Amino acid sequence: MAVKYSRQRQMIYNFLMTRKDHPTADVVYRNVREEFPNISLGTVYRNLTLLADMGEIQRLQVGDGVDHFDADTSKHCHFICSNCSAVTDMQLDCLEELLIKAQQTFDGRIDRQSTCFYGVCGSCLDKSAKDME
Amino acid sequence: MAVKYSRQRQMIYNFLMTRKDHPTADVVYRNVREEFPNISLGTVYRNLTLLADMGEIQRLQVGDGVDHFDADTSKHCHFICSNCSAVTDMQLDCLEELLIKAQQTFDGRIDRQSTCFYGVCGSCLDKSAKDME
DNA sequence: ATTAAAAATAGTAATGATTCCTGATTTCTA
DNA sequence: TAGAAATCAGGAATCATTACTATTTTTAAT
Repeated sequence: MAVKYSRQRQMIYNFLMTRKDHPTADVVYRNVREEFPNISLGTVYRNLTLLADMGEIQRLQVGDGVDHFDADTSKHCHFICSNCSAVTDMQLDCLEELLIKAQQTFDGRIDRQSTCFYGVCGSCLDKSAKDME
Repeated sequence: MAVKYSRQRQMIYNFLMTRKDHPTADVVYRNVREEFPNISLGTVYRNLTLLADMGEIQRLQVGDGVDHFDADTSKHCHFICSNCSAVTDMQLDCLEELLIKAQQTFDGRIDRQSTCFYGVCGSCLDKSAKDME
């Protein structure tokens, strides 16, 4: 089961590289379909899964019941706005430290870590402040 | 829409209190049904959601596509074994600190935080070591 | 205790994200 | 350039969860 090139996969990956908003499979599908009108949703799912397994992209499960995908594979965490549902990146320099601390008091092997923050994002706070006026 | 007592909800909550393994709705259903043979799965879901909304229990989304439920509502994080899928508690004293650090460089309001560690748990490591012999 | 409105239930249908299946097409090695 | 292997499109199937509805429970006021 060697991986062969496919135009569809290339397109999916290219699209994901242009986005910083962690789109879902369905969003990828709808966008890629504009240039590739008869790509199927199954193909999008299969390739996103394949790319994630190869470590080319990251699959995010932020707790909204839908998978999100991220071309940025570096270690970082995410913020999910309870109001607008946007998923944004958060850089925290102490993630590595957290992993080390966790490993110290745990007798299994820790491979990776995932942290999400939940709340209301800046722009939603601004909007609701404006509505108050 | 005042909340009224129900035997079913009481049972679901009681069951959840006896467990530390973060069962799914289906596991709750199968267990509660032993004493309450014709409770319906919908009732289990509705009450788990209600209890979570009231803050009596915690709903966990650890990234396996299924919701888990926890009667322990204190701030703690979780470890998910990639081998046996068990979800276990992890106590980390620096979670509060992490939240404060995150808030410092973020312009929205952070309400809560969720951290999961992934890897192979102690007992699965032991088992695979034994299989090697 | 009785009653009646409000809430909850059981059972089932519907939804929505994701995976699986199949025959046709594409990729790539020899 | 041929043929094996991988991938595809399209659609069906799956699985967790939610929605719907007629019936039963709860509870507060009589």
